[in-house]
Formats: sequence, structure tokens, C-alpha cells
Amino acid sequence: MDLSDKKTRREIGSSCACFNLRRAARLVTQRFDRVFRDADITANQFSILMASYNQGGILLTGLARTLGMERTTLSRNLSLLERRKMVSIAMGGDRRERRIAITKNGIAVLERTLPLWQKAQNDVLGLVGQKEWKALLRGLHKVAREL
Amino acid sequence: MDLSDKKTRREIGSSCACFNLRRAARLVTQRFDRVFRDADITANQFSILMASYNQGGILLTGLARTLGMERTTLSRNLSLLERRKMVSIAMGGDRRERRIAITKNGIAVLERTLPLWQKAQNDVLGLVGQKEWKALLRGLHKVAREL
DNA sequence: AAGGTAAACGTGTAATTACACATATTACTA
DNA sequence: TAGTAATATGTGTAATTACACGTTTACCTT
Repeated sequence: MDLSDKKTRREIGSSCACFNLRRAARLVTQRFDRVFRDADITANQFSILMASYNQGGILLTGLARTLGMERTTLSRNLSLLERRKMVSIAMGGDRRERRIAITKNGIAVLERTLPLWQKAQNDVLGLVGQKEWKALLRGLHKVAREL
Repeated sequence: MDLSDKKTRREIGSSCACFNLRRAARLVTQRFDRVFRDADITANQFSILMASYNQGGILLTGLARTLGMERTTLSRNLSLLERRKMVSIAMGGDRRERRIAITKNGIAVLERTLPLWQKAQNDVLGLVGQKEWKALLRGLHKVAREL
């Protein structure tokens, strides 16, 4: 490939899996976090809380896998939520283990944030279009399964 | 919606635009950056350099819009690349303006990183599947257009 | 039981991201 | 032209991300 050819460069930009996914993630995250502005949590924290709710008692490493997040990244994200009493991080029988669970307070935060999530979600789906979004979501699930 | 219902919670997780996009972006970025490990730049910097090449002389704000990146985010990303002589940040006739351009050195870095990009891109497309990827990419472009 | 291997996790460091706020410069308007 | 609005950008702060490296604990093999 010849980078001095502008057509080649544009093709790379418009097809790059990393760039296009990151850009879309940035744009959607911005939308969500603006809607979440007056909430007690970010959209990212909302996802972590929801996963902790669904997989109560799961190990840190397992939760990281579910979230497609590096273990150490999740560790730091959870520390913030633990400090704010939204999750508990308990030692398992195996003393290396960290068992993650959402707290009552975390559930309460989730519940009162849910309407904001619904609004942000509807906003984005409305702009993208239901049909287009369905196809997109299928692809995102495939990525999560395969990578 | 009732969060005490597990089915509801799982539905939220598997449909959330923000979570699913961010997770896919994380996974793909991890792949790319592992392939880029011995390169002089990250996958994100690769994208910024490529856009700076394509839009040579563009203003910071305009480039940020192209990249779907907050202006201040791009400002800091560009500072790193300027310090390493990969882009130039020049004042325009309007002294508020910052005109961004890739340098000769930046082009050289791009050229020798291109094979790594090609490998990472092929890896991801192979795992996701060409057909699935095409549909996904269309959706990502729609997101970038509409948000 | 000792020694080596594997598993689970934390810390140091640095890049990435963006909001709130502030500054500088230009354009517009009364 | 003085004052105001709009534009373009930078800085403070904090969350998010992940690699490299190190520690602790459990398991396994002899």
C-alpha cells in the first residue's frame, strides 16, 4: 500500500476497525454521560454495577472477562465504586480471590439512574435508527464473542 | 422497568448502546495495541496521524470533529505527538487558530507502522467475519454521522 | 515435605477521555 | 469606537484504560 496516495489513506481511515469502533464509542459515551450528568455515576459505572448485580459473587477476573475489560482496569474501577459503597469486594475461601457484589446502596443508585439510561438509550437508538442499530448490535456481540 | 427481575437486567446489559460499543472498542483496541507493541505509536495515535495526513493544515477543532473526539482530548493527544516530532502545531493568520499537520517524521512512522496495522486489521476482520464486519462498519459510520 | 508451577490479584506508570472553567482573539453591533 | 458576542484554544481535575512487573496463595509432582 502506498500512503502517498490520498485515496489509500482515506480507505484506511474509513475501514479501520479500531478507529471506527473507538470513535463510535466516544460519541455514544459522550451522549450517555451528558444525560447522566446529575446522576451519581457515569455510564461506565452503570454498566459495571449492572454486571455486578447480574453476576453477584463473581471473581474479579471473571467479571473483567464479561466486561471485556483488562483485569487491572476493572480493579481500579471497582475500587472507586467500593469507596462509594456501591459494591463490596470480599475475600473468598481461596484467599487470593476477590468476590464482587453490588450493595443495597448500589442497587438503589442503579434504580434511580435507570430512567436516565432509558432516555440516553432511546436518544441514541432514535438517531441511529432501530433497524440499523439491530445490525450494529449483532456485530458488537460477535466482536465480544470472538475477541 | 423492574430491576429486581433478572431478565430485565440482562436485557439492559445486552442491549445498552454505550456498554456494547465500549466493550467492543476495548477488545479491538487491545488487539491492535498488542500488534503495535514494538511500534513507536499506539493504535489511537496511528489514527490521529492518519487524519492529520489527510486533513493537513486543518484546525484543532475541525480535526476533533472528524475524529469524534472532544477538543481538549485531541489537544492533549496532539501535544504528545508534537513533542515526538510527528505533527506540527502552527499558529494561523487568526492567532487563536492551531493548524495541525503531520511532519515528514510522522509520515515515516506511519509508513513503517502500516504493515502492523494491516496485520491487526486482518486479524480482527478474520475473527469477526467479512460479512458481519461490513454490516457492523455501516452502523459505526451511521453513528458517526448522526451523533 | 520441598520445589516448582499456576492462579488471582495489586502497583507503577503512562496514555486516553472529557467536563468545567478560564484566556485570548476576532467579529459584530449600537 | 466602545462594548458585546462569538470563536478558538488551554488548564485543572478526575475517570478510564492497559501493559509490565511483583506478590500472595494454592496446586502439583516427586
